[in-house]
Amino acid sequence: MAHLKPVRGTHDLLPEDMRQHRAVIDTARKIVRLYGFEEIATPIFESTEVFHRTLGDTSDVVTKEMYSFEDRNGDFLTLRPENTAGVARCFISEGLAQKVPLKYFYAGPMFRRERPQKGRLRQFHQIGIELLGVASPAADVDVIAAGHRALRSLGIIDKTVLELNSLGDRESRNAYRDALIDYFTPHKNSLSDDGRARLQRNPLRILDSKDKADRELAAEAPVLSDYLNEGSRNFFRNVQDGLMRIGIDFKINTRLVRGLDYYGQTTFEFVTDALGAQGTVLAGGRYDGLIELMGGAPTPGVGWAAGVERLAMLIDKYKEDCPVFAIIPMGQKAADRAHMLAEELRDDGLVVDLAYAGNVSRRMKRANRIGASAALILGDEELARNVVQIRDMKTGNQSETSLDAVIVGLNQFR
RNA sequence: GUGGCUGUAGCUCAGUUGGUUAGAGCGCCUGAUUGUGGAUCAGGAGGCCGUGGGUUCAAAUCCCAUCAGCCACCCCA
Repeated sequence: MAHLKPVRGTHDLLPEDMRQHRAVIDTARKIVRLYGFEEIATPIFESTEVFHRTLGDTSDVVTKEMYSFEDRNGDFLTLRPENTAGVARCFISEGLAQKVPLKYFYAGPMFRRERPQKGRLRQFHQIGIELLGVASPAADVDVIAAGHRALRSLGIIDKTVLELNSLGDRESRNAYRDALIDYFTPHKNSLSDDGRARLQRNPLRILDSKDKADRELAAEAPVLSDYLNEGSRNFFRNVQDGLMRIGIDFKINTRLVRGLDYYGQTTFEFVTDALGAQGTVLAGGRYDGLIELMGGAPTPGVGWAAGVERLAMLIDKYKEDCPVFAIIPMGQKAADRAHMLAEELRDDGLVVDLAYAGNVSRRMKRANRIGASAALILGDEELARNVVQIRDMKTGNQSETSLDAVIVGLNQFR
């Protein structure tokens, strides 16, 4: 067992990391609650087909990034690479069609077998929201607004740009797809290997290729917005108007094509340039056909997901705001009494760290290290007089307080 | 999955054309201070030099493989 290291692409979240992590999740949960979203949790693994049928057989996530395994009874299971499919499955399983519209928030680990990089892990964490059962563009606007406000509340909205696009409805998308194939096929031999493969599988993806030749060709390619039918065009117009009405800036990016097949109509991404190649921080869109595709009643949906690790790298250092108190007993009798005192203070909701061992100097050091606001020094000598020393760790001022009135004495630190 | 860069103490990093006992700063521990933290001073602990093989009298140093991290691609949160 020498050289134990975490599995490639996974990592431990120590308290310092976890504070950042939790700040992201707690803030987002609180903000989306303002929009009526409530937290749910779906299982971390699902039947493989839940993802196969929904994400698209050609998407990278399905073709090469899934952690799949065979259960002992022969079932094929997969660690979830994202959570929208799981929520959709839950919607069907639990018969929730009766209860639309539904607004859900989730937070938890996701798994993709990619080559790790900063901001790209094999086990990572996402938060996200899904709004099910509302076909109106008002839902898109509300969902985007919730994401926007969450980023604002995290203090990073200025580091991001909202990019917006419409893929149109299925009819528009198919028409555009055909137009792209017609356009690229004569130039087939000028495309990169990758571009050629995309032409077969998903021509839309050629548009955001980074290959130089592909880009040059793509620059002249038909534009998606020209192929939107009237309904799709109006829908997109309404989303844009809605965003402008509530003061949310965005940039149209006609090349914004989501990687998962279930998206249609609105797609959006909050991107940052502060994270290198992994610039997408919160992204989503509309997926009206998904639940029907999975065998449920036709149900429209919009949502987004955000990467917790990526957000955690962008936010300011989160500071714990509740004060910590250290109790420093000296002597056996005092130690016993200190334990009681600690429990009394905890009854009152205070965070109390009890020094277990070492001389006073060591215990004071520890109190200092954990960032205690005050140290309560209780030796046998104090105990005999029924008092405790309260030392303000910031100023060094120390005063004596009756053991019966400690809580009053600590009020100044709360 | 492809290409490039990098792996030396808990952390950040030195380490000469291969040469004998591998260093520094920070952190940690002990003491100055047997009941008082931060500052200062003195001392101390801590290394399979990522791992495995090879070349050599001799490898942290050169070669090969492998693993991991980072960067770019791919893709995506």
